[in-house]
Amino acid sequence: MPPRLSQEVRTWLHLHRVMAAMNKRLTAQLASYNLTPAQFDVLAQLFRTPGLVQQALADRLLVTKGNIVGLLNRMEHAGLVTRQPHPDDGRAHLVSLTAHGTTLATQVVPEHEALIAECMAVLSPEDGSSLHDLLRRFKHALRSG
Amino acid sequence: MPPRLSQEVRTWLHLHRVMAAMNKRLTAQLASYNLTPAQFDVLAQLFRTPGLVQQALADRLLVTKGNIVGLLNRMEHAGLVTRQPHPDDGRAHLVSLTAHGTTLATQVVPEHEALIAECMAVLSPEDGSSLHDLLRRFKHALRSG
DNA sequence: TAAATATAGTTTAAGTATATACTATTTATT
DNA sequence: AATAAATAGTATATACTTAAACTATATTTA
Repeated sequence: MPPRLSQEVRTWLHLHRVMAAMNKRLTAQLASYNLTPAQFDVLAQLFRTPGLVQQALADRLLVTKGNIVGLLNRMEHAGLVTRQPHPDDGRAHLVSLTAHGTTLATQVVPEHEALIAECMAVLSPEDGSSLHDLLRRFKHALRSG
Repeated sequence: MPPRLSQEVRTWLHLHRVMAAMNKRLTAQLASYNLTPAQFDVLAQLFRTPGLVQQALADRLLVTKGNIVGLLNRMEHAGLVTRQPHPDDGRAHLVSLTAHGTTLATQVVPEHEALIAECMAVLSPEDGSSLHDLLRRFKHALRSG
């Protein structure tokens, strides 16, 4: 008989299950636009903060710059983004959405956010606020500790 | 100027950051045992519930059976698990930990759980309990809705 | 029983992700 | 200014992950 898991481990497992359940729905929604979750993240980030360099994009998405390379190659090939030489730094490339990428983002970003809100709405407004505050404090505490 | 993100989206982003921060620490700990997070999940699952068939392993870890194949190939090669023919079902394989796998699990599973508890301890006990309950209810509600 | 259906495991193709080493350029030191 | 150190992007090797098609075995059903 395996011993009962601690509350901490069960919290960690709940976190995984919640993420998995939401990611499943969000991924299905994005697939109808031929977007993967990783590509959506790039699209949404460039939509909110245009004109980023690849390293800045990597930092904001919590991935490595090497990861960004392949992602942008595929998105460039799909006509969603372009790379332009940085005017002041010969090493860097400015990444921008194409017209097609912007049009797509205008449609898919709000739908994505709406689906997130719909998932969160299974909790009462009070529980939703409590969860938000707890996770925000948790995140900050992890960053310090 | 991008509009301020909704509370729901910010909650979702907090969830990602918390997972990322914890996964970073947990991954580093596992790396000192030459284990990837995915391989640890298999190891811990077989440690807690021995004698699973590959599909059952996939179900419990929320991954596809195809994923399990390559994972077990690598872990078999590393001497951590073995596959035996199922006595009653000619299609299936029972997966078991080797002696080496069991020894490793005995050491690494408690350390892993301790690190999870240590991360959670940045929250007060009351906040930890609140988070546990909220996530548990969230998980159940997502499953129904 | 024979045929249809379902299931367990494998393979393949595509995408995601990291660490590491490498090139080119920029910034800091001396 | 010349050198050293740091940084941006790329390439490579390895691993993880899925969806889909496939093989072999079990189960259902007609």
